Amino acid sequence: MERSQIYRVSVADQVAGVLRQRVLSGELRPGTSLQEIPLAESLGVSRNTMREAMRILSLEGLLKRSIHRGIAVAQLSLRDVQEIYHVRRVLEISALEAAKAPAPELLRELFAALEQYEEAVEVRDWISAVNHDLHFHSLLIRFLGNKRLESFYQKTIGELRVGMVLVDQRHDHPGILIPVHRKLYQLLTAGKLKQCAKILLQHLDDSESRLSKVMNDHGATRTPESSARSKTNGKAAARVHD
Amino acid sequence: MERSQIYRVSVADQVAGVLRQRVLSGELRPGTSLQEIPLAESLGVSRNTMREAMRILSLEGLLKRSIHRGIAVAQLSLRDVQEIYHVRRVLEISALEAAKAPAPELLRELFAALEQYEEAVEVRDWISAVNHDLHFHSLLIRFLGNKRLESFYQKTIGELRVGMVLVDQRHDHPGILIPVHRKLYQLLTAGKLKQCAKILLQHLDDSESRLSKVMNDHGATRTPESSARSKTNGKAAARVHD
DNA sequence: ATCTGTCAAGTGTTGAACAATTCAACAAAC
DNA sequence: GTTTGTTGAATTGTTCAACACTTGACAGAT
Repeated sequence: MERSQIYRVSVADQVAGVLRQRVLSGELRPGTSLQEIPLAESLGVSRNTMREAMRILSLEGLLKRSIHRGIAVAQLSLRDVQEIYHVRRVLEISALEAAKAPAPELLRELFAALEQYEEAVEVRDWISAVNHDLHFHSLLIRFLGNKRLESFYQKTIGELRVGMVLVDQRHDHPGILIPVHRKLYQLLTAGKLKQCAKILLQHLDDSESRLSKVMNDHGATRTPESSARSKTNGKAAARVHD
Repeated sequence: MERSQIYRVSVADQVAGVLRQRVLSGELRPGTSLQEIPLAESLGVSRNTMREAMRILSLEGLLKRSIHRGIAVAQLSLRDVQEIYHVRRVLEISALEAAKAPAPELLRELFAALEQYEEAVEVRDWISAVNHDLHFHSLLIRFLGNKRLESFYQKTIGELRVGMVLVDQRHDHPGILIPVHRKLYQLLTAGKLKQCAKILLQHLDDSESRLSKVMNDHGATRTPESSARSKTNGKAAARVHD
């Protein structure tokens, strides 16, 4: 019998999925505060279910909850960006080291991602371009063959994506990153892992400083804490759990 | 000015903390199924709050939820152990590479952990010994100075600890690992990172194969999936309950 | 024995309530 | 005018009770 693909997901999980998509797509921008009752009603679920969904996303790092003050879409600080790129360096380089005997299937997927990336840039669909860019890197991680590392990487990339919706088309030009990825793919298939790692590190450093720069220009006046204001000191107000 | 941090944690978080402790301490053994209503009543909270707590722990990987079938304490498969030690290798080695200029404060803590480890072994308090052992390794991770990597490491170690409650005092002898850790500390303070990394890798491989061996002897046939399957396995699951 | 329908138990979800906390606006005091 | 209570609406945290839906086990029929 075909018992393969019967997915029974709870409503809470589905709601979490919807919200996750909205956050990652930029429909819900960082700092946006989400109220339980209106959101629950708009999706036709009960408040408890919505709370479960929000709990999921806050544990994923996409939402930040501060007690009795509400839930908001996470905002990245420069320190967060540093950390996330640190994570990327550690994991992606480790992945390259595990790619001595790359699975041909994975290489094909990498190539496909590369092509879709280029196509998206050509059509100037930059949201899609960024997606395929990140997908390319996610595929690298698969060389590790480790579910835990993969899902941690995905979660981290998710946080990064939230921050990147601020960058969007006006400030950045994803097209210029095409040659780098092509080179990475080429070196990878040629087995020149050492050199590949070098290029990859450069690429990551480049991306990080680019994003940091944009964030500095863009959000100069608004600190991550600004949404929850307290008259005496805005800093201590950042008491956050989850 | 110096106010001690005011901790405002939700009840759900506290309940999650209690359950986490029970799981990590081995009071709740892997495979034990947890029922919402009795547990909620025993802790004096509502069912919804208990569900939130369980959601937290299942996202942490300590509990495993299968829809409409209940929640049980996670069980590690051999594959899980492989993955977890893979994670440890990647992170701990990366941490060592970041320890070129080790913070003296961290070195002191490492030394303290080492001492407490030895004391615990001397008193034959092996649960405490394992804790200090793992704490020693957690301190290594702090060299990375990366909150995300640290919490991911902690989460992973947590899963491992759940599996280790099966090993416990009868099958293993933590004492013999003291010299390795002392050597690690010594090489680290001497700045011989290359050699330190080598020893660390050996140590991790050793621990992994030791745990795998014990799991093979101990739990022979059980895979994590099997508990939710058919009648025959249902018996095996029941055996774990007592 | 195998199969099938029934049934109790447990989880998933809902809706409504109440308690606790925050925040802003306003009043009172210096 | 600034600071310091005080009030009150709004929102979140938590509880409670109900119902729908699955599941696993059991009893009776084949």
